[in-house]
Parts: sequence; C-alpha cells; structure tokens
Amino acid sequence: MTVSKTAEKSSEKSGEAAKGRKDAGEPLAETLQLGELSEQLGYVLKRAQLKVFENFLRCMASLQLTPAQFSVLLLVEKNPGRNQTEIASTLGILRPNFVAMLDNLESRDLCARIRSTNDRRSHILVLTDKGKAVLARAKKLVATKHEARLNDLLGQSNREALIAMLSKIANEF
Amino acid sequence: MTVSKTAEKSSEKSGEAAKGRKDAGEPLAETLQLGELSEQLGYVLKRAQLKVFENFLRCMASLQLTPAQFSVLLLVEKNPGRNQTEIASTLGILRPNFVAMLDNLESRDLCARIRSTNDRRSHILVLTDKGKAVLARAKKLVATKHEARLNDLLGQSNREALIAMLSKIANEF
DNA sequence: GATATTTGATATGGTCCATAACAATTATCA
DNA sequence: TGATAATTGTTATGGACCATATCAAATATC
Repeated sequence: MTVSKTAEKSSEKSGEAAKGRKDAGEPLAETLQLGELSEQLGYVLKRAQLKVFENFLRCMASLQLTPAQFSVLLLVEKNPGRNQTEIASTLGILRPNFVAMLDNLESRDLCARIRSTNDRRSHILVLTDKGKAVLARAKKLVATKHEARLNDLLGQSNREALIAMLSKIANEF
Repeated sequence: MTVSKTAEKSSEKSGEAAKGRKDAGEPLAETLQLGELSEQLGYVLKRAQLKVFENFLRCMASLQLTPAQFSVLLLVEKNPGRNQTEIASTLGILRPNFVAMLDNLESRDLCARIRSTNDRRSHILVLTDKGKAVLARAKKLVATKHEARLNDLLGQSNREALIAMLSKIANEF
C-alpha cells in the first residue's frame, strides 16, 4: 500500500477517541505535545547530556574511550603523582567503583598504578607513554569533531556562555 | 581563562605550579587542577545535570516524585487519551522499562491504565483526581523552589537563553 | 483465513551508583 | 612503646536505570 505523505496534520484530540483506523492512509502518529516539559530545566538538561555523550562516544569510537575514562586520563595527566582516592573523589567517582575503571585502563596500558614509597597503602597514578599518546589523539578528536560542533551550532560566544552557565550550576546550584 | 602551561615534570606531591599565590608550611589543601576538564562540554553538562536532579529530588521530597515520574505525569496531563507506547517513546523510555514505572504510579493512584475500546491491546493513560492534584502541587514546588533558583543564579534572560541552547543541543546535536 | 504486526508484559543482562566490610598500612594517643 | 583509630585499595553486594529478546493477546495485512 502506498502512503501519500500528506503534510496536513490536524492536531485533533478527541477525548472519546472515536476515530478508527478504518480510514486508510493515516499511519503517521501525531507528535505529542511536550507542553511545559520543554521548559523544564532538568528535562532539557538530561536530553542534551544524553545527546552530547552519544556524540562523544561516536567521535571516540576509534579510541574506545568513554567520557568518564577520558576525564580520568585528563585529570591524571594534569595531576601526576596523585593516588586513586584523590583522582576518583574530584571526579565524583566512589573509590570502590574506581577500581574496575582503573583495571580497564591499566589492562589497556593507558595508565599505571605505582605503589607509593611514602605511603605504601596508596597507589600513585600515572599515564603510560601509550596513555599519553592516546590522550593526545583523544584531545584532538574531541576538539575537532566534538567541541567544534558546538561552535557550529551555537557560535563561539554562545558556546562560552553556555559552558560558563553550566559550570555555575554545577558549582552553586 | 588561559592557564600558563608550565612544563611541570615534578613527580613529587609537593610540586605545585605557580598560581600567583604562595602559601608555605601548610598541608596544601590538595585541590586538584581540573585543567581542560572544566571546559569540556560533556563534563560540565553531566555535573550540572546531577546537581539539578539532586535539587529536584529535594524540592519534591514531600511528593516523592522523581524527574522521570514528573515528566510522565506532565505528558499524560498534556496528552490525554494516549497509550503507553506513545507516552513512553516521546520520553525516550523503552516500553519494557515503562511498565514498572507505570505500576508504581498506578499503585500510588496517580494515574490509571484504561483498556482502549478501539484497540483492546493498548492501555490509555489518564491522571486520576489524586494524580491531577499531586501534579498541580508538584508544578508549584518546581516553579517556586526549583526553577526559581535558576533565576536567582543566572537571571531571567540568561535562564531563557540556557534553556534555548540546551533544547537546541538536545534536538540538533 | 493464514500470516505478520502491534501492544503490554516478563525475563534477563549490562552498566552505573552506593554501602558495608576487609587486609594492609599508617596515624593517633594514652 | 603499644593499643586503638583512621586511611587506602579492594571485594562483595544491592539498587536504579537501560537495552534486548521473547511472549500472549489483539489487530492489521494480504
């Protein structure tokens, strides 16, 4: 059956729903009204976050890095000589959950745990050479394929304003 | 905000980069450097989202509504006569996962499933009287305690700009 | 009427998040 | 000093959320 794409979409909302499907040629489901939902901060924030993470994963497919893993590598690079507790806590990751994450990165030879000589309980985290190389490539991918997309979408100044507002929310809300 | 990139190679934990502020003798507040992380869209977006959800839950503690549940009630109210598949899909919720969610709302007498007379496979969703009352109170709480906080933090125009940008990202990224 | 599709539902597995508990090590202090 | 407390990494475990396969009932399609 060929369906003619009628651009006409009557937004009829019959409370009785007496309209049957016997009338052929009406297979397109009318889009629901979001209403106040589209103005809800949490709703739009969550949707945006999902889209951004999804895009991030696509951009990083060749390196197989998740946003969380990328953040760990960035933080370890920026703060060499820190232990697991310090890195995890500043990222909001609980220590127990950080173990498997590090096991993964270490098994891929991206970072390493080094037993501290000062405090033999703690493991100092460092990037391996491969980890540094991978992070460098990851940064380029993120900058050119991911963050650049924001500029295309919002423009430079809006992009900076957005980041600033989100940071403010993250820190002061 | 450009940070001077000092080629720090010091692996000692006391090695701090020059920040213009010098304090000695103290056990160094141990605040890690976020570095490029604070400019990463995904990072700041996720942190903001967590904070907003956390605040939402606090504001709704008296009504025991999660953001997802609130969005369902809002959508059902705005679109009466729709079935589970339609409501769930527009919220990005998979049908199997929507079942338990509805079981919860229905057990609390907030919404009800009504077997459709047209298509006896589908369940039409409606708000109960209690559901409408709870949603009305929820809206007020959200407006006065939750969204209002954004105005205090960003101001009215910035708040609207933020919502608009997030919507754009959610729809076009 | 035979077959395919849709709807709600169940079962199941994966990922993330949170808490308790443990051994090894270090800090505290009586 | 030695007994006790605290910290670090770790394991185990449970909950919340997300995704897929599958099913029975109802409907659509041919």
